[in-house]
Amino acid sequence: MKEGSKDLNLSVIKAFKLLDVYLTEKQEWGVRELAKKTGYNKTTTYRLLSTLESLDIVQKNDDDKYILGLKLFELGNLVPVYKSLRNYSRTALDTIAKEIKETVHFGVLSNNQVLYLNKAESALGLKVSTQIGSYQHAYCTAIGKVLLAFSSADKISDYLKNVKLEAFTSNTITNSKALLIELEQIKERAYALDMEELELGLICIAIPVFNKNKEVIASISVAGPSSRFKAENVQSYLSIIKKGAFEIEAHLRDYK
Amino acid sequence: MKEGSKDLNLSVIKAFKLLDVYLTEKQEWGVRELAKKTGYNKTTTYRLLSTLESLDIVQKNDDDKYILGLKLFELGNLVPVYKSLRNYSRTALDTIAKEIKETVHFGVLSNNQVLYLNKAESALGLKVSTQIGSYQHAYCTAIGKVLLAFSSADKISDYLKNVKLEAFTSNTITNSKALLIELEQIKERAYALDMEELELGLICIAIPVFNKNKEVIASISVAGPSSRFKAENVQSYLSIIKKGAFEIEAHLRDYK
DNA sequence: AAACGATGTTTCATATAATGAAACGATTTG
DNA sequence: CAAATCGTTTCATTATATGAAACATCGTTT
Repeated sequence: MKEGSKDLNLSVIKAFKLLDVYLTEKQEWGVRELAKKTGYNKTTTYRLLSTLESLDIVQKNDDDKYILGLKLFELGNLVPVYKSLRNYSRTALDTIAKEIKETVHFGVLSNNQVLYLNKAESALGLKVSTQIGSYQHAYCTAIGKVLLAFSSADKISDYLKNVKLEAFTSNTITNSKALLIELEQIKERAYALDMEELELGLICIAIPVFNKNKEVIASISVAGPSSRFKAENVQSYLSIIKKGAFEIEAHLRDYK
Repeated sequence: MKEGSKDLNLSVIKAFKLLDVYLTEKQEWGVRELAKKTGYNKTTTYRLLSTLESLDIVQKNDDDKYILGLKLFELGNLVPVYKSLRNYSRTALDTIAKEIKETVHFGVLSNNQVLYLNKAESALGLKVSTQIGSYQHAYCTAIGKVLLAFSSADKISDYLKNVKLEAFTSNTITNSKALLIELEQIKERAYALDMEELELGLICIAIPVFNKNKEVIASISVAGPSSRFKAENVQSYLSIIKKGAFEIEAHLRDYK
């Protein structure tokens, strides 16, 4: 198969398309389920799964379902991209989560989306829970709005050109001009709120993390249910989150 | 290619063998370097890398070297194996690392080796640093000796049958009988020490983590340079590590 | 400045491996 | 108990993967 002028390897593409199915919420898949989901022949699917199993990329459990295997865990941990951001954010996120008692996320803008690099979950049963390594919309999350607000004008206009502002709730900002105004305000006060823009009942507050050149390298957010949120807590939350951000910044002054 | 009675997909195997090269310490590889390392033709290697790049499995940096890419980070974070062990160990490891000021590891026995599931590194410059997702010998590390000590007799004898006890330092236990005696002692006192068995200058202390059926599900270890180690600190270290272990056990009572 | 060595990349003929329909056995469902 | 669904195997056919040769680029050496 050709991409641009390049021939690519179709079998390898098929194997990874099988793995892509695991990006959905379902963790275990049978042979024919995967074949149906991907449109591949069940014999081809079976053979690819056997190959991936022999490589520890997937493993088969007791009822003949395949799950992602330990070799991916090993390779996933070796990915150097954003590694120092992930490593140096860990302790600060835990501290923030413990003090505020809500889930804390740490993320960057990647491919016009928020990429979650790290998190510390709330110890409470009812909490926001996301998947590290996964992507989320930027325009309707506090973490994403912070990352956009501190982006260059070029970057923002590229974003608006390429991303459709769909509504998720009646609070979602879907008008470009309104979003630009919102981003200017966020830049000015140096924090963002998501008051049920992505999901009803979900509140989020986020601030930027800078390197020594005052460039935003990531964002920290705290997210929880609206039932636990009180407007008068915003200032004290900001104070706690900022402490965490300073701690991360201390390690990442030279981060580009 | 046949394995047992199964035909496997050679192209997919080649693609993953390329990725296996990244398990070494070198993080970025050129086309011909990888071809040489794997023994594959440089054209084949080039084509496989292009395919992997199109899938975000690898990415090319500015000087035409390939590094592991974000899709592996995403897939790696979705691996369900040992996920609750990884999630629930995080805070406790950070606390132990902060109090003892040395690197803390959390691991299990997998394929007759220690698999590092989590870690919290010492804040000091001179520290033990390992790679999460990587494997280490069990017979000459504290974490591994704990995991072996609390394994069944069958498991231990299978281990000794299949693993060659090579010496890494003059302190490495290479005699099966001596190792068995050592494991009995570890089981009795419920902790292990590695006094420069794996590497000169490296000291390690580890304890087991149990589920509610008193089965060992993981081990926690603290590792540091011998220059910072004092025998009189063992008891206070154990006390701190045990607190962390109890915290983890509280979440994992039902872990099988 | 030219030659050399090393790199990544492209082309195209050939051989190999990937593919998938048909069939099978086992298990689950109605 | 029959039907439906699953994972798995076989083997003929076809499509794709392969790799040698060649090219362009860049850095190094003379």
